[in-house]
Amino acid sequence: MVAKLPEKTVAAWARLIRAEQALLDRVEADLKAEGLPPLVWYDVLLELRRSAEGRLRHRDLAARMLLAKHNLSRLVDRMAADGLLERLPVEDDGRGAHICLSRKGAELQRRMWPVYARSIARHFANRLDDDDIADLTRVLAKLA
Amino acid sequence: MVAKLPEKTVAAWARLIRAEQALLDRVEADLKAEGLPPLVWYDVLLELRRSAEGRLRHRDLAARMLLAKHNLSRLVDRMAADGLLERLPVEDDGRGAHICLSRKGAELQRRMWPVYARSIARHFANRLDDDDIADLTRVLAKLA
DNA sequence: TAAGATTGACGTTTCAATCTTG
DNA sequence: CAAGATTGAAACGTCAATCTTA
Repeated sequence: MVAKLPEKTVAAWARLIRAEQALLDRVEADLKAEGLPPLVWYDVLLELRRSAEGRLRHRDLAARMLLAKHNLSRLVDRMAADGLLERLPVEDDGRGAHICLSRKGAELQRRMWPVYARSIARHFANRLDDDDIADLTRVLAKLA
Repeated sequence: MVAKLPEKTVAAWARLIRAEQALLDRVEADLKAEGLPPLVWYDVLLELRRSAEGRLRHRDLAARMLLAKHNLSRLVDRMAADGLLERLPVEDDGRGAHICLSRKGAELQRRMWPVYARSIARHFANRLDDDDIADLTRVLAKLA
């Protein structure tokens, strides 16, 4: 059986993909223009910062990230090599690893946020009013 | 100056990114489960199929794609190696290349669509009503 | 000189295989 | 055996440099 999709639905789908790709591209470009690392690095730093003790287990970090990466180990490697993170063993689970935010990592997060926020404002928030935000939120919630 | 973004706006932004990532992941997974190539291949095949003569110049193809890739040459290489496309010189512009859909490429597009459509239905269309689609379309249009 | 496209070098992602502990 | 995480090999994407023609 071939699904019969209304033209409008397919158009909305295409628009969603295209819009989101464009948004991400613009934000990445803004970060790069300021000499900052990519968005996925911010994603890691922010989730660690938000967490109770500035650290998360590998799997928990993966679950919270906006841009879920299939293989976090490599990303963590690079960020650790830059001194932004540290890996520590988990006390009562010898398999696990805690990813810990370093002082330098926290500082980078603070430095990135204004640029990221300005970018969200310019490409997203400034183009929408409160009703738009409400509608968008409602619709996206149904897709979760 | 630090942009002051309302909490709701940031939440909507995060939701948008997360929802779209999840949607793409699910669709890719559905394609793969049927032994089909990734979505970006479909993107190429569809745009060629839609075009007047089953062919487009490199730059025109790039402009129409949903998942705009920075370097199409490599992608076209792989698809051509699979016999799905052919490259032909452009008559009156020695610089250009026409990317031409082969019979095999057209056949793959036809084979992929039902799977893709079912995937869009399952993860997107079936969860939304007409008002949702209309609202989403309206909001996304403002971001273009 | 600029536009259209390809290439080389490099970095990143992905998948499956692996290793270790529960 | 399952869960958590890392690793090797290969596929893929990216950027800058290049080549060719307008």
